[in-house]
Amino acid sequence: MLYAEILLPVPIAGTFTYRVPAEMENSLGVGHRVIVPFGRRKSYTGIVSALTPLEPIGYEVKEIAMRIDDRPIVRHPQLKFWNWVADYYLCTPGEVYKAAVPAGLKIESETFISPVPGFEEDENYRLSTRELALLEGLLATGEKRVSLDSLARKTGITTVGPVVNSLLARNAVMVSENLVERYHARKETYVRLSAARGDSDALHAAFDAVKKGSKQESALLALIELSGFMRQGLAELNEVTRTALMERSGATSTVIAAMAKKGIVEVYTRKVSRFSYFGVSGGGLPKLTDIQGAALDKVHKSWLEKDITLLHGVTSSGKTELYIHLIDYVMRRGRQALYLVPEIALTTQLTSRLQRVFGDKVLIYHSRFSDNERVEIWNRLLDDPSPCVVIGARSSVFLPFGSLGLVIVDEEHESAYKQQDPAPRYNARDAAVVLASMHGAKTLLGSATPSVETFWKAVNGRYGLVELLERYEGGQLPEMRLVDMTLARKKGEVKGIFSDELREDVSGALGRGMQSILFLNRRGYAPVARCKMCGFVPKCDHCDVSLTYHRRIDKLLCHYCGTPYAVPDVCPACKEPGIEVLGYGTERIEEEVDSCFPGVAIARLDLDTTRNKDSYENIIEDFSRGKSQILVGTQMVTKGLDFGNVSVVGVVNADAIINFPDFRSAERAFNMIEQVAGRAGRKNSEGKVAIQTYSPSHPLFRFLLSHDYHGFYANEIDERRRFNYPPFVRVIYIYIKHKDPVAVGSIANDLASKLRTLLGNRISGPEEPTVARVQTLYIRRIMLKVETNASISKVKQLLNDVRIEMTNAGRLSGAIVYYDVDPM
DNA sequence: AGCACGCCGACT
DNA sequence: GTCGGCGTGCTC
Repeated sequence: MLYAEILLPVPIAGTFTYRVPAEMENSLGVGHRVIVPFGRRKSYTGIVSALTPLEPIGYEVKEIAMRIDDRPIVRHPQLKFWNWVADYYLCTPGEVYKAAVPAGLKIESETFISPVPGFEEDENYRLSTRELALLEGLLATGEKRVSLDSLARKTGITTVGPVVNSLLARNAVMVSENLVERYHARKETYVRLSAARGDSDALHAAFDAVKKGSKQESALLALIELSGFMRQGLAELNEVTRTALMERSGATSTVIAAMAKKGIVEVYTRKVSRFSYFGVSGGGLPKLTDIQGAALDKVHKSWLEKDITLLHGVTSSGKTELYIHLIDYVMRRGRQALYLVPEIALTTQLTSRLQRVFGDKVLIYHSRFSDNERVEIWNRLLDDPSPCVVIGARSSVFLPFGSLGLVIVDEEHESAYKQQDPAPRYNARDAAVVLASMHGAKTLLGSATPSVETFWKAVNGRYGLVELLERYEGGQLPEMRLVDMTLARKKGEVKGIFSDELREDVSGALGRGMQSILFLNRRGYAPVARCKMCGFVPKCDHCDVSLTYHRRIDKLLCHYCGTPYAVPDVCPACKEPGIEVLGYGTERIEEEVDSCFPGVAIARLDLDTTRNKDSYENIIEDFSRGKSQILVGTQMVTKGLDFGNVSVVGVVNADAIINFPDFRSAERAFNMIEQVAGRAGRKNSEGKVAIQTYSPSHPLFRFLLSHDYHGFYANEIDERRRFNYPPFVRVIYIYIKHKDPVAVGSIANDLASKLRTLLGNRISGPEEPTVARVQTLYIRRIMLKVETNASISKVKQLLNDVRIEMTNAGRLSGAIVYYDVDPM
């Protein structure tokens, strides 16, 4: 007898053991997808993680229901990699599996319910109201079978389970489990002539069958033309899509269907790939400048000694060209490359650059892609071992690479690499380094503002270091200027949120036909509403935050849970009509810029303007083509975008970036301001950056004004050492959430003191996070600092033990506890 | 994560 | 007395 350990997409530690049916014994292997029954009625897609002849004891073993494909969908080091992620980030392998594999590959069962025909109520045994309601709801649909979910929604009965069970017992309904395949290949409809080529009789017959001057006739003519039916020397007919035929001939699909009915044409469908760039051929490599060439050599040299190298290159130093050369290098050696970018947004500009060189060997993988598209990338990597380069957001570290030769992590300092919620809360940059080592691949981390952790490792010889500190073709770094807002205000040189200085910069740029970027890391119109009579501030019902006013929809929005609220006419507290809005968000900046510079085209780039699939691309495209002159935006505008014509960058409110209460705030502020500044004066023109602040003496500005990354780093690493923060320790946050504000405190205190007895002063807190309640749950946070060389498995063991001890004592009742390793 | 069970307050 | 809330425990 053979048994299989099956990994399931559920947050339960460990795997589940199933019996392998005899007929599967020889064909089932590690990495195969299987369908297994789980729980009373569900079925899940699991992954075989091991095979064993040992019969498990203590429970009844279920059998694998089916094997889905005849080859594994998970390749060799992948399961090992998943386990590493689960171990390091303190979550279950099931959670990693869930995040790693596109939903289209995880078939789940759905429960369907159907009425038993001819069922009649027993005289002596009436159905309850709920049973009747459910049965009537079911019959009312008129469907043969209805999914349990949709029935629950229709009838408004929340807990359908027991009702269904009692109806089942009365033989009033039947239930069935159906596997729902979510992946659908794209199908294209084609049309071809029924007549064989050269069969002129058949062709004449076809023309006889259509009326002169009819739509059918023009469709026939168009089909002959498009397919190349009469063309000499064409080995095979062109395939003609129905869409193309309809466009060319003006015929509708009904016309074509009628022709098919007459037997003139045949309509057929075929699965087609979703890769829109299929068949694009590659071009030559970009030319490198001497400086870039030298840096490329240094990277290769560095890799002789260290598998991981940091490329510290200032903004606009031409890192991308270097990356392209390195990708070419590994692909020529028959291996694959992974090019990680922090934001899907960045892929647009990058994709076309890479496609010009690598053609259809460029694959893109990120969350804006439909699940179907992601399944196709996954399958392509499984079935086609030829070299390729994947450009992707963080989840692409989970793709089934066969032979990875190179991982590039661009903008490695970006916090977008860290997944916040749900688990696995992994950092794709660090995971990628591990993945690369499992493949024996090289890693290149690139940034203009490397994270303190990474730079420290480079300085200490753990990573190689290559620096590219000059801009491409002798471009100058932009001139940075502080605008002292306190002073400016005193002199009456501030209107609204803009100092005269910044406004003059922008208007100067407009005069020279140049563009400007204004950066503010707050979306919406105004971040606070308040009653001017009594000072009341409307807050979210579910979260501990003030509401942001959004003018376009004229609503107050909670930025934590998304709940919209109407703007109250009168203050809910004092009943006076005194509600006003305070502060500035991007929406308001846009409005203010508009009134300062009437007639100038302004674009806004933030979460609210980029909801739709292509809106991001459109805004960027318009701005880079000069259709808009001023770009207002949040963080989104800071990220590695390449514009040639921007001469002014305004940091509207630097204080909001600097005053952030955690150990990374200085680093975050330096990176953000330096990155957005880097958008100015790219090609040959010099750029100007104006930073508006009320605290111009803040030490950070000293480094920013001179673009002094090394100075900033030296200062910051001292602070980190002094206060015992990363990279000198590893930080793990322990979160406790509870709907009761009192219970959350006492549970967190209990947990912290238990941990303190075991870990001593490595534990601090619990503390209330800045936003202490989100989505009706109160939050506490305990900080654990462990030595960087400590074994994560020991820490894990310890945390688990304490958790089990507290659970058993009933002390964690109603609480949600989770961990965040290496928080950002 | 689902799902069922079992215990409580709020209505017919 | 039933209905529906949610806390608790289990899933190979």
